[in-house]
Amino acid sequence: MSNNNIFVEKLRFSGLRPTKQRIAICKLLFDRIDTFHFTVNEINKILKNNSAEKISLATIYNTIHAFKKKGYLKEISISGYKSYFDTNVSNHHHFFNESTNELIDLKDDDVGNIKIKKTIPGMKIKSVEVLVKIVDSN
Amino acid sequence: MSNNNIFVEKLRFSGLRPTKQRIAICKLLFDRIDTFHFTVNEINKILKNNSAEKISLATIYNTIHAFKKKGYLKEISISGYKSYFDTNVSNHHHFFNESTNELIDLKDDDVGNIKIKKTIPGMKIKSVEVLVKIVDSN
DNA sequence: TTACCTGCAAAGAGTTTGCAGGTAG
DNA sequence: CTACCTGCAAACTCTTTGCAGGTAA
Repeated sequence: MSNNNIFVEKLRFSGLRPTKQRIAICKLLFDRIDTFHFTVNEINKILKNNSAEKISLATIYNTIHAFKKKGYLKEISISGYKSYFDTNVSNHHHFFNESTNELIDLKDDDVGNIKIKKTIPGMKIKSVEVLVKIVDSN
Repeated sequence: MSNNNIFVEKLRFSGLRPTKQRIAICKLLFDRIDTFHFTVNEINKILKNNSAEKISLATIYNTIHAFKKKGYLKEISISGYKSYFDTNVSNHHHFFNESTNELIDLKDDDVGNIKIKKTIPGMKIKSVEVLVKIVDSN
């Protein structure tokens, strides 16, 4: 409960009204030490179980997109038709466990420095993302 | 026309019957020098215009998946809900032009060697993919 | 009070599936 | 003849949108 104020501030600071739905989503996403990776479907299920009141899917999408636009979430490129989000918005890379569909952060140190030697006139690099797909070794 | 035999052989060799639909798709995908990047929707449009007879979307999906399973196509990880495929199945990386939704191959030489220093017990690395997102530089 | 937010339902995009009819071998 | 393939339509998954009613400031 004492943490709610932090999220109220955060939302207000971002020009977003601190509604109870958004506060609930903030608590789920940001009230934790470790990075959190999720799909909208996953947090929808969690919120359905955790909360007294259900939050509509549309509101969850709205909120996630608002947070992404504010830079509080990062969307991750993975093959398939699901969007994965990451509460770690710093520049970093990922393992994707194909056996469990789970994402794992790679620290920048875990991946050697990457030099992109090719350039395209009129274009600039926006991001460099490494996705390491892993599977059971048996 | 003279090329058709190559594709008939290729299909037969893979245990796939060389139907006219599959041969038409082969010609579109593989009868070219450069790598070809596409979505199912894109080749559906091309095939609709090029061919006298239309090939059903379901057949295109079937065929693309069969080709992928045989190792003739590679699926590429890009954020969003569309699947991109690549006729270049070798180990290589990509630029993704966010202004045009276009994929561009990066040769292995274009990207410095990548060392993944983290390991996870019981898991092995299946692939390492670098996606460099680019945008107009203005 | 007013601008913004929520929830529902419908619609949209991409993909998969079931099945009847067609075709290669 | 038989196993496999195609095409259609329906179904499914994920996401977006329109709009009426609700809420923060």
